[in-house]
Amino acid sequence: MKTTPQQNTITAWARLLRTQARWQAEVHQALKAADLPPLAWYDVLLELHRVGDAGLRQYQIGEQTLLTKHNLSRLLDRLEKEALVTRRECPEDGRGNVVLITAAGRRLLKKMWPVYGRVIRERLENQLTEQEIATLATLLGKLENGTGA
Amino acid sequence: MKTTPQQNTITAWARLLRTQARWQAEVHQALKAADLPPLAWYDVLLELHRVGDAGLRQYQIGEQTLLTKHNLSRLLDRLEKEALVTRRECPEDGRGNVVLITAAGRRLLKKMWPVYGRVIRERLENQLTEQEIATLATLLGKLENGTGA
DNA sequence: CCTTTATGGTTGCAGATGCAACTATAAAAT
DNA sequence: ATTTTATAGTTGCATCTGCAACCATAAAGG
Repeated sequence: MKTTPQQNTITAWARLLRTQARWQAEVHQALKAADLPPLAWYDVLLELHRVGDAGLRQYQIGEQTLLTKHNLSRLLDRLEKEALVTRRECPEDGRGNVVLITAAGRRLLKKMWPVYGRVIRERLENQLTEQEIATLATLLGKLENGTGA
Repeated sequence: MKTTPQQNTITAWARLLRTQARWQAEVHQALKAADLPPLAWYDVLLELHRVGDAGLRQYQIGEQTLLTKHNLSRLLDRLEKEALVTRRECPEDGRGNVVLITAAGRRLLKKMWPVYGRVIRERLENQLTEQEIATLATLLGKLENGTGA
């Protein structure tokens, strides 16, 4: 049994990690320069925005954003303190709660998006052709799910 | 002026972030399950291993690994405490120091690699063909450098 | 030279993260 | 119905990260 990955595989892996690290740093820097909160806030708010008035259970947000539950719990504390989301008791499940985005949360999303989107365009659209981006999206799509195969 | 990225771009972006987050989590989990230190240790030790006896200045390690200097400073404290690296005074620059990997550091690298490599193979080689991996590596290569264009 | 400015690195403190333990409710088992 | 087990979420503690302030040396400017 082969025990080590091909060279090409290692290169692809390393580049993906590196690219993402750099992107993330750049987004954070851009957001901070614009006096806006970090990316994680955006991710959570965006998920909540997508589902609208239905809201989401915390564990559902966790699945989407890959945040662990304790981490998410405290992130929501901060968001709630800023009145960007509200936690409401869940009628079907006495343990849980339903999280909703507020109008202020939507306003923040709207304020963050141009800054975020600008980095995305600079990093992706300025470096690759449309065709290449499509290919990249397809390949990454194949990698996305968990155990796969 | 167009202000928002294409849909394809957003998809590619989101997938890259997501893929990387999942991979990273999986590697950490695998390492932890094998009672090994986190990925950042590997990254630093690998850079030091590559340059051999020449060693690296801290700021050079920082450039490679994208770690900030204070963060790196303390990571090296931990590595040094475990005798995986040594800091030696720099002859050319009285402020800085040169960091070298020790034999124990090399041993640790060797112990971590199978665990790490296994995840890489599972996530990449099991999901994509060789050709696809090569394409992915090429595309990511174009994205790798900073301001580019 | 002596002063100013930049750079390499460390440290204190605050905020964030991971982990394990805990509470509370729901679902399953007997 | 009562007990067991699993799930949703929170909290305390230790670790880690980011930021700003700091020290030391090097390079630049007068």
